[in-house]
Amino acid sequence: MATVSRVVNNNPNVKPQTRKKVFEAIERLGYRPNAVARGLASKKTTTVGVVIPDISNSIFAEIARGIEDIANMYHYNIILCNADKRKEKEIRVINTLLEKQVDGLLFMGGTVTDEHIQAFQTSAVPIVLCATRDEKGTYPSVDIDHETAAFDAVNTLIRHGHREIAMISGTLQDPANGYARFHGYKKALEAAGIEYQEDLVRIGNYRYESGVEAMKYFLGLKKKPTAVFAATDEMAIGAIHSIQDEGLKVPDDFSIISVDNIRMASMVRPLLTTVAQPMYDLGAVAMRLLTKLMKKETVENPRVILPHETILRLSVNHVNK
Amino acid sequence: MATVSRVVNNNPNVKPQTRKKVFEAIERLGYRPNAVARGLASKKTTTVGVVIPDISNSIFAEIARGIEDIANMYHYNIILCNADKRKEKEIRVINTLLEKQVDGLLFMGGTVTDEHIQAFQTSAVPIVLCATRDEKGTYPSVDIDHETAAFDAVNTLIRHGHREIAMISGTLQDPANGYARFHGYKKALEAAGIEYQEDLVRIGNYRYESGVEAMKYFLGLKKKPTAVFAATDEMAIGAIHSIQDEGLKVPDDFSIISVDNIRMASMVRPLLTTVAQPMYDLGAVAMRLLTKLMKKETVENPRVILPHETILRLSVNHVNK
DNA sequence: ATTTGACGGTAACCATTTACGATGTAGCTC
DNA sequence: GAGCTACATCGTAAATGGTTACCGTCAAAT
Repeated sequence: MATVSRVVNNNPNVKPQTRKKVFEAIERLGYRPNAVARGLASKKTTTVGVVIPDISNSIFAEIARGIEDIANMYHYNIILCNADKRKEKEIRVINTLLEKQVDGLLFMGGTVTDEHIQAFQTSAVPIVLCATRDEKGTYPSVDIDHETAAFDAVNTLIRHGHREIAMISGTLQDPANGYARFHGYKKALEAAGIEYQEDLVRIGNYRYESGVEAMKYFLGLKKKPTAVFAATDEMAIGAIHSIQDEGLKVPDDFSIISVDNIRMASMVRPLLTTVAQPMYDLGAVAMRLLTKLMKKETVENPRVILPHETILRLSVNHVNK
Repeated sequence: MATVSRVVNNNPNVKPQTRKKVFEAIERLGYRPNAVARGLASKKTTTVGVVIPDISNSIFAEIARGIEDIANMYHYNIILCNADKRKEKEIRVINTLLEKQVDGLLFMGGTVTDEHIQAFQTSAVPIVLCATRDEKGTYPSVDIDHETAAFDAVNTLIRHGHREIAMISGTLQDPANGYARFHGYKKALEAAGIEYQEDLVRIGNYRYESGVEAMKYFLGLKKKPTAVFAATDEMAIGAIHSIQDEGLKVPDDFSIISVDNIRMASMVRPLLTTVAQPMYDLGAVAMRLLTKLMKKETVENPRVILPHETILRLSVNHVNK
């Protein structure tokens, strides 16, 4: 038994000849090692749990792909759980993942509340936050600087001469895509000495339709904006179509910019100018960080902020005088 | 020990009073059941393996969501493995999934070769094919009828008076999205007495860019088609933009139709007419089928074909005389 | 002859489930 | 009321399929 275990696990203390014999027996008997038994004995499962808001959302799907690729590279498997940003469901899946003795946990998406922290604290294995972070900064995380990303987006509008800049925001309860991006918008206005106007901000739900709706509202204003900043690409694309459906043009009549750079941003007309967040890398770096933690390697900086980059395409123009 | 096991597993043979005492002890000690040990003893892991071509592809992401929802409903977890339609990688992950003692296996995407069958045959647990099937029809599967879907698509073009119909196909090596859809195209032409012309067919790779390229080719033809059928929505959208970039219009100058109905199909201008495949349902039904198989319930029809539906939107028009 | 290191076997251990048996209690019969 | 049966409850121990610490054996080197 022990010898078989050794050859299966590539332990060097086996004579090549007996190793060969074992392999032959394995072949002959169709033996397949039982990873569950192995997990029980070795206290390692080579699987990590990932809780994701919604795999059918292309942003998270892209992040997940990054996670999976790196996990694969280090011979880990992934248990994937959708939690829809519902706190109670998130806590539940964290617990079942921990019951399953995952070697590590990747938590993506939603707000990290005290209840989350409590659940995390019961964990004997490392946890990293991906595309989110906890307020206190006690847990390792990989994210972008949403506020600065939004700031940069609005700022490129300003540099193109715009001063009447509307925003299609997410809900302000959401710390990352919502609050932080909205705050970046305000800061950019402030830095340029532009007064903040409440009726130039609409709250959407990140989806296309809400972008369409918000833009309709702006089009109905007496004092229309000349540019709009959307918190997500999807809402930006909705806004573009809203404008086009009225017979107006982007960027001639309105400039549009947003944050994300989903694949679709380069599959619309005009090509969408946007601040790219490195989605694949968010996942990949988070997973890489987790592998280090699982191997108990010391990591220099456990709270990484990945750089964003504004991609100038065709939906932003200099303002018409 | 046995009593604890009984209360944890909701076995009725425990006095309510001792049950309560056990719960108190669990609470006090912060006990968390170990699913790995449970899996070893019970020979059940309540997890199913799913091998997927690419989770960052929106079609598969949507299917995966259906799978996960139903799995969740039946208290299964999902181990997700990307395999990129690479045979060798698919075989590998099938084996590691089986080593992990999954209770069932969901195989999506790529072609099912003899080697796949061989790997499947070593499995002691049920396997269902999702969005693909094996030639011999020996394994349970859930899919749509790609050929008829394509036939219907081309036929609505024909019913709108088109007779010069081009196709942007996938590779003919791919049995479902490639060969079957191409064959549906040919059949529809044949049924309408339209001669098949080789230079009206281009092979793409399912992606946007290849749709753009293929359409450029058609636009360069002396005898241009009046309509084009794309094997996937993404290529269709590429074609639309290719047309619009030349200053021409859809559907005035060209009608466009395709198969899939991804979310993006209703996020372009003009709204894309397409034959919808029920992606979420493909996953959900496949997973439901798998749960039945895992519970050893008898299932009436283990090879299900889900209906498709052509969604008339704005990219198809009657041909200009 | 002794030491050393490579090799391989023994058995404890991992945290559960489950078959089986022990115990106790209630109800019934006589 | 004794004795018996039946059942509910709970504990014991085997089983699950590996890993690994530890020890013994053997051949080669000293």
